[in-house]
Amino acid sequence: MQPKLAPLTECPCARAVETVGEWWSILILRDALLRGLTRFDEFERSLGIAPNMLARRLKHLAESGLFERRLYSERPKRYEYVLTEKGRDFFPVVTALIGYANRHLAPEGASLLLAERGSGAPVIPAVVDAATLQPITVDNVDIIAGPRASAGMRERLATAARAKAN
Amino acid sequence: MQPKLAPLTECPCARAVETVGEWWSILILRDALLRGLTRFDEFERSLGIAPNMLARRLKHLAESGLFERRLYSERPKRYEYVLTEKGRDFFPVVTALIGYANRHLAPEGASLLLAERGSGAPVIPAVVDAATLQPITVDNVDIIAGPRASAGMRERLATAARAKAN
DNA sequence: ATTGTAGCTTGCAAAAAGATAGTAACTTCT
DNA sequence: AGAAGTTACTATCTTTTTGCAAGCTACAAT
Repeated sequence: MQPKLAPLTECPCARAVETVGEWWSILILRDALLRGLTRFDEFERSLGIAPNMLARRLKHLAESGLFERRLYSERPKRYEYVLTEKGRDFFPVVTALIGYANRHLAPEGASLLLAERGSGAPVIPAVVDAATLQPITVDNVDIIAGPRASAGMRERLATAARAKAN
Repeated sequence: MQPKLAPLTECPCARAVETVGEWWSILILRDALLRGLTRFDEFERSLGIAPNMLARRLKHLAESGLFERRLYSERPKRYEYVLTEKGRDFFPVVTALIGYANRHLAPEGASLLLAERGSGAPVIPAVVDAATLQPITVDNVDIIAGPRASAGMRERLATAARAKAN
């Protein structure tokens, strides 16, 4: 996973992929977010992941600021991994992914659903514009350069707009 | 990337990760969705990816039904990769990811934004419940077993609910 | 006839992932 | 007191995946 091209790392999508874009990271976050896991051995058992892999991923996620490595026992020294605000804010992405998978990747029916806390009413995730609450689809939304876009990025976005228009 | 544990592949999240959960797949989809790319060499140049990698990923994504490999020239035989409905529906996930990255991974400011087609009004992606249009957060949504959940899955979800409650 | 274009495939080295075993520092059970 | 966990890892080794460079096929254009 090398961010070779400069414009690649400039794209927010590529940045996200750098931080959480691998198999285990997303699955670890899923367990932390959805099941409230915090301990090394909880993740280990839940995922069936090799301990060296888990150690590496947790370290990376902690360094990226999604988990806080917190001492919960002085003697013996024991650490747990608690989601930060940045980590908890990843929840919507996970639910969007679950929504997608339930729609397209579960032909035999869903085995996991979302429900409103309290009422238990079913929740179907939808990605909308925060202002208008209109669903976001490939046909009604364009990408544009942000304030910090480089010249190269602006150039590529210009050609992108032309391509999408037809 | 092996789906070792059975309960792992039962989780929609794990399934999604199996299909699109790697570096290049998401970046390829990003370019197809956001910039409208379809040709092998367009992806190659845009991503700086090695051709064997690109061939493998495109093949996998085509087999997974996100792209259709379409002949666009008989002599010489030339193929392009066109997003299917299943592929285009991945767009919301990508925008959710972009939203997350712009919030947390771009301290110096965003270089890529979303805009409404036509009006050009800025679009901020939010993941909400399709019915109530309330934002989905880790604090107001639980996971519950779906109709097709296995016994093991139900068991794990039961302990999950308890863990999250505190 | 040579160059160029598009879409790959092959071979090989390097990097990453994964299984297994082991360690450190305790606590608890007998 | 000794043996057997528990928790959170690290170390070592094997397997798998990745990525680069090069080549290749089938054609079009010059």
